[in-house]
Amino acid sequence: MRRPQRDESLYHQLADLLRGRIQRGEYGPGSTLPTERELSRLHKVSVATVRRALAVLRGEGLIRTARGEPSTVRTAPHRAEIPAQFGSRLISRMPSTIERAEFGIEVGVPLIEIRHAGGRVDVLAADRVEIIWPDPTSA
Amino acid sequence: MRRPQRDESLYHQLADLLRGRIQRGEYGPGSTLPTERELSRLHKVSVATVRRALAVLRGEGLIRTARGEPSTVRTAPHRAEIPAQFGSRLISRMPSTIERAEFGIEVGVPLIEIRHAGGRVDVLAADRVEIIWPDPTSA
DNA sequence: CCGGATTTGTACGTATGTATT
DNA sequence: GAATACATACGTACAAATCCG
Repeated sequence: MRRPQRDESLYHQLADLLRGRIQRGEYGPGSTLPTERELSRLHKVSVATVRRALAVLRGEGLIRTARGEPSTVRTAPHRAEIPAQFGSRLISRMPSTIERAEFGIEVGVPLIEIRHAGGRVDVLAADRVEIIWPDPTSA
Repeated sequence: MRRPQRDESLYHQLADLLRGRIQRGEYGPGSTLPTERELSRLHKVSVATVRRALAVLRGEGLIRTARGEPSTVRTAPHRAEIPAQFGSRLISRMPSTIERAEFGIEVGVPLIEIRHAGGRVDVLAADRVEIIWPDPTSA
């Protein structure tokens, strides 16, 4: 990697580099990244710096890391098309650790809250849905 | 803090504790948290562990941290009510570091992409908007 | 306005734990 | 069981931004 300061931080530089490779498909969906030790050796930064870079990508929902297994590029799950209903309101925010466990949301994935007119609230993992608004005149 | 292992990790325990205090209003919106050194001393964990706990809360959009200033509880910004339009599609995901800079999105805040029927794409910071579907029958 | 003190950010290292292969 | 790989936890040193007298 490059210089210690005055530029961007090392871990951001490394995160940018890896993000680019993922987005260009050089690390395709489902494929494994080099191990932390290998990335450390390849880019001449400490393992701690590699981990910070990976944490950035994990927070962006781009990779998945787990104990004992190499980090992998996340495959975009199929998005269910959810038709919105009249009178409903939608907000999106990051879930807490507890909400992630409760609703089965992965790291780096936002939460979508839909408050319906009747008072019911739907909570959805944002990476599994696409909210659509069908045009009634086309029916 | 409690035990080193076999329970939840120290930094998660500390994050849970601080999140509770924020949600109960003991640390109100805009107020400053104790410094990292203070939290370290108070909870008998290393500063590194405190920093990991704060990183969790930052990722959830609950606090804001910056060099030279104490960490603060984020105040929920006003949400503009955005009326949805027929034929549009909405997804939410985490922005990359680059997108955060480009669209002025803070850390821990998702991005909302609205693809309109005409082809135009709106990109919004999720913490500033609420998407509404007005009931046409009520007009 | 200056300079020191304070506070968070970056970078590295070491040791150990735990899950997977 | 052994080897591999990521996770946790502690520590050190220095940089950079802010705060305050």
